[in-house]
Parts: sequence; C-alpha cells; structure tokens
Amino acid sequence: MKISFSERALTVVAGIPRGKTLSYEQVAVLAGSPRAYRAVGNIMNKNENPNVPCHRVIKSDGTVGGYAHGTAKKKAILKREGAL
DNA sequence: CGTATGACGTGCA
DNA sequence: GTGCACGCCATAC
Repeated sequence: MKISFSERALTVVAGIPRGKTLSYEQVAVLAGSPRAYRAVGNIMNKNENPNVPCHRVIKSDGTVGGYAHGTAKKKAILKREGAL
C-alpha cells in the first residue's frame, strides 16, 4: 500500500510519548514535509486512528490549538498527562 | 486540473 | 496582547 502523507503524519503522532507534545510544524517536519503543517491539522481532524494521540499535537505557540472532541477536553488530557 | 477547506505559521498594525 | 491578511500544503469534490 502507498503510505500517503496522512499515514506518515499519523505514524509520527503515534510515536509521541506520554507527557510529551509536538507542534503541527514538528509533525509535518517528521512526516517529511516541513510546510505541510496545514495538511497535518486537516488529517488530525479527519483522523480515524484511535491509536494516534492527536491531542498531543499543539500549535507552535504552545497553545492547544483545536480538537475534534473540544479544545477544553484536549487541555484536560494534556494537563492529566503532565504535558501542560 | 481548478476550487474549496482546514485542529497552522508568520508578519504587521 | 489582539485582530487581520497572506502563504503554505494535503485532501476531497
């Protein structure tokens, strides 16, 4: 199967250890396209992979950014994991 | 291929 | 610190 950029991004995010967070830009870089941070967010939003901790992906500013289940929930999870 | 969309990033007022 | 505009890339239609 051909691994699209989405697969790569999901794989990278899946490799984020607990209590750690990566910015969309970093994920895009690790995925192989430093300028695809836009696509990364798009993929995370449509992400159907439950094994991918997309909540650990935040903006480069350090802000939580967005979350399909609610930004408040995302912040709660990060705080719970000690990432925030 | 062209257009539209999006959980972004940077710059400037 | 806040708000707005532009650019950037991948995906869907």
